[in-house]
Amino acid sequence: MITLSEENYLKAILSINLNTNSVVSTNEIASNLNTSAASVTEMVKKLQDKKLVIYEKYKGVNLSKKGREKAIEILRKHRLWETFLVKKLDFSWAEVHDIAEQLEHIKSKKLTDKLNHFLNYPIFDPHGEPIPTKDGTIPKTKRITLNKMPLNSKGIVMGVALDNKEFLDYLTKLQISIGTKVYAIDRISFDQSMKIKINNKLEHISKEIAQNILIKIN
Amino acid sequence: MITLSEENYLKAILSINLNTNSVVSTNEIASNLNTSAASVTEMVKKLQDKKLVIYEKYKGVNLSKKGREKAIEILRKHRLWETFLVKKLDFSWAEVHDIAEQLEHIKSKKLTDKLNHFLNYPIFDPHGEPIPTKDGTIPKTKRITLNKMPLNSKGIVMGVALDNKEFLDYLTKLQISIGTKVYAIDRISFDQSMKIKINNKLEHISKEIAQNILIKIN
DNA sequence: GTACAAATTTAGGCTTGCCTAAATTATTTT
DNA sequence: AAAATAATTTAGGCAAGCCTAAATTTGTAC
Ligand SMILES: [Mn+2]
Ligand SMILES: [Mn+2]
Ligand SMILES: [Mn+2]
Ligand SMILES: [Mn+2]
Repeated sequence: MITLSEENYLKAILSINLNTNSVVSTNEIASNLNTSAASVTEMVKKLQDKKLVIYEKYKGVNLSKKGREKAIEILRKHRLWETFLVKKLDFSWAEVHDIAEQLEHIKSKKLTDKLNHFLNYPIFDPHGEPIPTKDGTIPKTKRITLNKMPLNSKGIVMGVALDNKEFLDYLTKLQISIGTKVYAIDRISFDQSMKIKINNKLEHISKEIAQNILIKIN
Repeated sequence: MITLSEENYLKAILSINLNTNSVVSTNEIASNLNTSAASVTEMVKKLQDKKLVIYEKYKGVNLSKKGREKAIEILRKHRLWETFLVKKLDFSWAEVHDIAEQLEHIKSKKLTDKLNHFLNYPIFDPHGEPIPTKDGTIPKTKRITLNKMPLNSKGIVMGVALDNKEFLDYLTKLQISIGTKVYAIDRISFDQSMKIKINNKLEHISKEIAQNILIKIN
């Protein structure tokens, strides 16, 4: 049996590992889960006993095959439920994360499969993130962050790298959503903020915002 | 904040109270939740501190107004989710209880409301049980159990009094479901078993089965 | 290579929920 | 109305997850 807490640790480790592509440190997990490093050390030892992670004292943690499978399963459920909430229940993309944080822990393989079928086998979640497939692969996407767009080039918003309500509400206010066409006009060298054109309107966005918008360039 | 465990206790107390219409004993709760009487006493004290129950030592427990509201909210979610699973995801009525036991704890008023809307404001769950309304009332139903049907009378199956997989699978095998017409042919006085006619077939069912089938008579 | 700083682990403690066994109170039986 | 039995509560303990403070290890600077 794998507890809710253990599931959250596995998910955090996966998420950090997908970003850094390297071994995961105690501190990174602690900050991701808003908990103390001491608690992480404790839990990581338990996960090791259960063969869910590979852990070397003072060196860091990696998911085992079994642990990775479990983590991806949770990520899959999270993104399927988010898709359900937006597509079927008419929630906005900014509202669904916290609810999906709860729903991702519902245990029933059959439920996950039926939900997937009901949603017509979606490939991306409402934030443009790829939904892991049943066999545990995460579809690769090649996208760049808006702050890396060449000037005077155009692109299409494919997703966001941050599932945070304030951020998403702000994008909505700017009328930025998935599929929106973007033209990169200028990058201010002082603060790396960017001037862009969206729906024929000129906007000025901070580096922090630009870093979290994922773009496909033609 | 109300914990998952507390929610399960409140739900158990409500469920017993709806059946017996009287004060609820420690032992009844313990057997309903498959836990020890000592644990129940402990928890009941905590619930009292939180003003969720009214409790008198050695006498028994009753839900407070606030506790009843909470319990009904959970029951509402349970039955809405069961309805979702059967109506939208195509689960059988025998499969949904355990999943709904998990889903009923998801915290989001908005989700409950949107689910209700998505399901088109259902009145009964897949087992024929009334779904509490948003304002916390449980629609009254007047039904008798099949074992109390007068002989040579006819009725319609409106629901079941037991949400147990084996029981429901057996009913399905007998081709008994909600809406099925039933004729009461005979009652064997020795064991109170009954001979009934369903879909033009004669069946013989035990008292225990008959007691858990809810009938509307004309 | 030693000294200092940062990261990590260990120690000791707390809360929640659970348990069994013993004590107490309530209910039946005679 | 005792005595016996049943129901309930109290006592004492345990595991899971969390915390802070102290100790240890590792990495960096000189
Ligand atoms: Mn999310
Ligand atoms: Mn998402
Ligand atoms: Mn049920
Ligand atoms: Mn039901």
